Amino acid sequence: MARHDRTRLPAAERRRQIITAATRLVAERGFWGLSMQDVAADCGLTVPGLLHHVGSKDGLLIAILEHRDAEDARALASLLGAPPLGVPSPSSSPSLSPSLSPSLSSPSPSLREVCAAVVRRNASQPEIVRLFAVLQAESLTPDHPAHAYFVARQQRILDEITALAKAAGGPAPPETTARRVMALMDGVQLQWLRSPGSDLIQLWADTVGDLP
Amino acid sequence: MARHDRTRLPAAERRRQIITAATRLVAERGFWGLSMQDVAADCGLTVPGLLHHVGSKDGLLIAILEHRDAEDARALASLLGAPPLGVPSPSSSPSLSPSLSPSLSSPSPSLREVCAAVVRRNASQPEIVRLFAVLQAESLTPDHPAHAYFVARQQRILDEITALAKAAGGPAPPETTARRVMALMDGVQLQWLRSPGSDLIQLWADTVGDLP
DNA sequence: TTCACTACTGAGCACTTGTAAAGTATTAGG
DNA sequence: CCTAATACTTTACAAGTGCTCAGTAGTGAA
Repeated sequence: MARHDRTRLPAAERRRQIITAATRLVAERGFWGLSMQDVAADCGLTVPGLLHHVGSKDGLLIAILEHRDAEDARALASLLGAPPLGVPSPSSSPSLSPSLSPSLSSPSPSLREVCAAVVRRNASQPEIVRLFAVLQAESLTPDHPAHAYFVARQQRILDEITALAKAAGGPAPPETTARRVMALMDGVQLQWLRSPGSDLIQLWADTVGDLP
Repeated sequence: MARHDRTRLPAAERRRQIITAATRLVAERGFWGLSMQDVAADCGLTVPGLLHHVGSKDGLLIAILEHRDAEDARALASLLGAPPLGVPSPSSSPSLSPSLSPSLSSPSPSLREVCAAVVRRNASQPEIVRLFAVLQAESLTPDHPAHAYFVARQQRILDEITALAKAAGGPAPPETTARRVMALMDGVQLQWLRSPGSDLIQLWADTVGDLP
């Protein structure tokens, strides 16, 4: 792989490019199926060139997930900061962790609204949703480099939805509602990703039924 | 890999052993992450020895899925044949395809009963559930050898649940109920697989709420 | 006992994997 | 212009990939 059209990029920019490419590839093949060579080729550099930026294959995965977390936090900010119409955070991946109740005076959005917003956002980025779907399943085994990450993530999301459900108040206990919402979300997204023509927003609206 | 304790097995038996081992490994690493060498080692033979039985890596995957289909059909038979307490078919994998209405005189079980039975069975075989969870996500990309299989499977399951829902009758349209049930099932199973101590049966009972 | 059959091995192919070491070319700051 | 930092390449490696081919050893039937 001789590169003579050497385009030298500043580290930050190259890193962003790498993460974008790697995200797409991991979504397609999973982490075990990911090859550094493919990522490098996609970025127009050699494999050691790639390793110069991410250190190792595990390092690359960590970079991807950290980038996602940052993106989610950003998206959350605009979700909570703006009136309930801002761009929300990814679904199978919403990091609603930052303080929820001490909001900036705007009335905290309802569970239904948050879900709708998350769904709306995810509908626009199937690649990311697929990334999380694949990684989430792959990381079920404890020796996967992202195992701990996804265990923590599941707990975090459940806690977040539980808080929302508690605020909303409903017949079922909030923890139960949380489990149900999360399960529905993940399940519907899988169905969506597998039927090419389908519309996630419509699918969710149909399926969700009576949320509190 | 010198094998001097050559234990020669009849083809059927060896094949069964291979499929069992491969099932476990695919559940752990996915299909992309599966190595023929690992499977061979697990069975106490060499890689060409393994290939003698399954032909190729893709052939191995096909064998796994076909074996699962057969198992599911068998389980379905006893589910429908016996009073609603027989051993049912796997959840993320229930092949309820054979004629459902022309049953053998026994009253066809309700949707709720079928779900409960499926859940009961899956609770006893987390390895299988994980296999399907991993493969289902991995095969989202169209060039995965099991892609078509899982597309067809999703449609089949949706149709089957729809039929059950139609019989049960409820407020929502049967197709919607089907999507919801399938999504819930897949989602709850993911949660279950990720929390080591949890009990799937309990989890399902809590989460499912008001099925028709 | 012989013979066809078949489960299986050993060696090896052409290739890809992730990673290390060392060097080169480009850029930024003084 | 010079120098330090750094983005990147070349080369290499040891191991692993799925798979083929040619052979060997055990088995059941004639």
